[in-house]
Amino acid sequence: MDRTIVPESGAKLRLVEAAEELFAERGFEAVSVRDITKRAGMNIASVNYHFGSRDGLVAGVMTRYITPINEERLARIEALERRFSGKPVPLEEILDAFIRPLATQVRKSEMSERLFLKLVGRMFGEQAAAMPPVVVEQFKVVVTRFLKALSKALPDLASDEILWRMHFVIGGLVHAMAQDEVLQRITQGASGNPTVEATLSRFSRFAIAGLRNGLNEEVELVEEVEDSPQATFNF
Amino acid sequence: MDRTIVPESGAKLRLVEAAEELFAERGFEAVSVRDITKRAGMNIASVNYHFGSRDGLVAGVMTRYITPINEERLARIEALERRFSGKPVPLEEILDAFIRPLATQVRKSEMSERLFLKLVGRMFGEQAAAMPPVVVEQFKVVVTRFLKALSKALPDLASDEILWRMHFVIGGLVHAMAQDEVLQRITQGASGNPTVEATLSRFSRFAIAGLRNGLNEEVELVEEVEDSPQATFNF
DNA sequence: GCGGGTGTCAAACGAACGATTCAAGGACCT
DNA sequence: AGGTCCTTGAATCGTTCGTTTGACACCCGC
Repeated sequence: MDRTIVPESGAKLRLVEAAEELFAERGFEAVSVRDITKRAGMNIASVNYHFGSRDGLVAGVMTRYITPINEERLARIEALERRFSGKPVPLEEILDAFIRPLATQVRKSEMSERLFLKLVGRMFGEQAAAMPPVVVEQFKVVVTRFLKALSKALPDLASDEILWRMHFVIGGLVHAMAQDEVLQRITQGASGNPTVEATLSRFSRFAIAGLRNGLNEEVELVEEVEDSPQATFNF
Repeated sequence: MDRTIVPESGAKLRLVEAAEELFAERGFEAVSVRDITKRAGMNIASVNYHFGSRDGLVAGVMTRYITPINEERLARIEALERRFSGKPVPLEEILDAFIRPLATQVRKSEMSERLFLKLVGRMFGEQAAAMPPVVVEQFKVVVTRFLKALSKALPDLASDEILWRMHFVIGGLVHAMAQDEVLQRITQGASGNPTVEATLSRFSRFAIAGLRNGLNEEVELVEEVEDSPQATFNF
């Protein structure tokens, strides 16, 4: 039995792909292993055989999607820091390095863009607590790295104020991705469905303005934290 | 049997309050009617007797919380429009009228601030589809009203661009409210737990900047929609 | 060609769920 | 005191859930 999280054998892959589609359509909690195995054309027992449990399959789905996104984020931010060699990286570039990997990954997916966005959005809306340890650890690295870059790009902001704003940014991102019926209604008819990249770049403009131009906190409340430590949030 | 949604009799009230606490702690889908009736000290059948079904109770919880928030929003925006009598209402005032009712309502609640924020956040993260028709209708009114005010305050923005940005704003708001473990970690130790109002005003500064200063969309893509119609999103 | 992993299958398990039933209370009015 | 309506109680319904079982087929190295 092969308990690796990211699947390689054909059977595991079929299960993960069926689960992805169903999770995206209905949400993590509304899909049973019977639904998944039925769509995959496999036996009910196959989930427990290949993944140990339903939760194991959920972890497999999450890992398969989030890992490459975070790897690309790290690669991009490192490339930027090399390019600017010690100088602060512009805010636009940092945010782009954080957001664009979502669009990159969606192109590699077999699922439609709509499903992908819904899936990733749901992961954080519903399942932030159930995230596999491997992925949580990876997020910590990403957050630490980006926080440091943002602190240099926004030297007038206290680092916990930056964390707050990144938190708001992530919320808007997740919300926009998860609730696509709403998005469809917003852009109804006119100019067809927005592409993922159009949505993300639209969001980038909004987020950059919020990050940069939001007034800083009143001075008397700013208590400079020594080293804003392993404050971590997923996504 | 009394099938009004917002409870008045003692038994209904006790059920709704128990449900609120549990939903806030664990999420809507993770709480059974047995959990609720056990905490309320009532019989299992009481939920079905008083609310018709579990979904009826969920609707009751939502209605009880969202209705007064939206009523206060409408009252505030109407007061603003009277005060500015035809002239555009400043963006800060509009956003304040939208966000502050959350803080007002939390003070009326018997629950702790933390639970309240989690509850309201979860309503939209998990249950946007299950929202009672009464509440959905109320949201339509709110959105229409605020969109009109925002269009006057931001005359350079196409109205569907405003809708997009409000969508992002709502996402950040919901995310910030729902994921309070993260917030706690962000503000760890230093200066104690943030109050609801501090969080909301911090968020306001961020959102105002994003709404106002985000660059407008490239001109060739802006296709002015005739009357941005019943585009609606909850919250 | 034969034994031991490897994978799939139908079937069933126990637990938990929302909902229902029906009898028994209890308040209130006549 | 009797009758009616509203509310609760314990018990149980039928479903669905994730998981487990044990039999059966397959393949491959010896």
